[in-house]
Amino acid sequence: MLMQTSMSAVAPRPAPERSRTAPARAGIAALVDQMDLMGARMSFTRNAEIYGENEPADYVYKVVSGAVRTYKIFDDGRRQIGGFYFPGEAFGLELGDEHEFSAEAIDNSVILVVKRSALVALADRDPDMARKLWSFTARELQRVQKRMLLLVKSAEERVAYFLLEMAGRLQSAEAVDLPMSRQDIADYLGLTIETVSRTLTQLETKAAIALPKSRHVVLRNPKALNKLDS
Amino acid sequence: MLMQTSMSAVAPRPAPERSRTAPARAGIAALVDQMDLMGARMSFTRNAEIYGENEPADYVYKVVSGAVRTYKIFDDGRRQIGGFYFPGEAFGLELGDEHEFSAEAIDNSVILVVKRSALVALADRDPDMARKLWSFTARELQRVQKRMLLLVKSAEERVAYFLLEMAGRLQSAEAVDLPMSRQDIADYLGLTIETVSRTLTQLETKAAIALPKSRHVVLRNPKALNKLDS
DNA sequence: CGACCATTTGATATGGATCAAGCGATGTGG
DNA sequence: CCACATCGCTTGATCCATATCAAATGGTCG
Repeated sequence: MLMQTSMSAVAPRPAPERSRTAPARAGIAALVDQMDLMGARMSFTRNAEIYGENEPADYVYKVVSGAVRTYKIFDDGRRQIGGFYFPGEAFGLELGDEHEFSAEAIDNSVILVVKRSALVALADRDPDMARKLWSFTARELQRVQKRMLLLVKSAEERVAYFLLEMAGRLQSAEAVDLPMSRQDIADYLGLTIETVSRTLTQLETKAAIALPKSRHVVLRNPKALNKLDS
Repeated sequence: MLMQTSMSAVAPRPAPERSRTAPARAGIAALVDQMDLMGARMSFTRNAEIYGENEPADYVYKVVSGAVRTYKIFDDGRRQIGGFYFPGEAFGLELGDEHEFSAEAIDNSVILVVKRSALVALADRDPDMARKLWSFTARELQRVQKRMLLLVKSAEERVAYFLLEMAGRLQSAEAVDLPMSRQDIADYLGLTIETVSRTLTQLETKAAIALPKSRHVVLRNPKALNKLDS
């Protein structure tokens, strides 16, 4: 069953509140603005499951506040994070009938939920909506491709890339407040927490970043980070 | 300019030849069958460039015969392969205006070429075509996600997965004739040629495969390979 | 037959994993 | 309000899988 175990409160009434999203990043906003018109809000507490791998993919989700991770657990117990999702971003849209990953709230989060069938039906009548669905998947593909390229690089490059990606997506140029743990970062980048931690202190030593608190990263020299990325 | 440097012969006349593709793997066939109706054929010699990274993505391609690799070269000279494409499979469809990867013929190949604008225009009138474009990208996403998961596993697991993937896509259950070099495989899996070679001999020792010729792999014990994958 | 290129095999080096403490912040019960 | 338990993070020591460097072998084509 969908999310009955872990959700903590529901407000099934739509309550529009449109036009809040910046005109920038038009692509993502496109699908997601449409969703505002049709969705129901739900709240999830920290670490609550939003959906599980192989569950029917009947809904599409948008983060209103908080943060979300998708992930897979391997036989050997290791976990790989599929992606992080932040306010304004959508997740959980599948072409097939089942979710490919599980999804959890990283923090207490408010999530907008829309029936996938509603979007797909709309796409049959409206070429613009059809293009939005395609765009969403294409963007997801780009992100995963970029990360695939990353997974063959050094730990330092991976962590530098991660910080820049987060800074970009959390729209914070100077400093980032990371909502996720070191373990989450490690499982995202295919490293161990020890290596992530060591690499961060290493970047601090190089004066590329500062770490006043473990989850508050000041980007002291973004250019140096960028060069590591390439 | 598009492919004028390296193509060796052109046959711009469509020449339909439909309904050759098996009814299986309907998803891929869908977009690709449509393409048969509209495309022009071109021939590429071994290692010829089909398109380059950042070139305008005005065309979509389908392999008629031969094999194709897409790839990126990093600053440090290393190469990562984005994907391999075999007869009946399409590649090069982008949402944005530029190709994200370069594409080369692995072998002498015949490629069907279709204007992207034709497909996109068709999608505006035909929801079915719109869904095909989306499906194509969604399938590509699934493949890359699977490979992303792979890149954090051991060399043995990666090579085992590779062999099974190739066996599946080249529709050969018993044995595979690999069109690509060890270097191609290495750059696909994020390994070195030495590690790929060693891992193959290791699998041979374990009696999981046989290697009568370096590019002809007999899958002696697919279950053992599968267990490695997971 | 000889040259060249792809592949295998061998010896060594190394980046990141693993194993193991220590430390600092946060929260809880007395 | 403080002592202590817990959890997340950092740091240290060692190990190991894969990279790197180097050479031998095999296969292909002129």
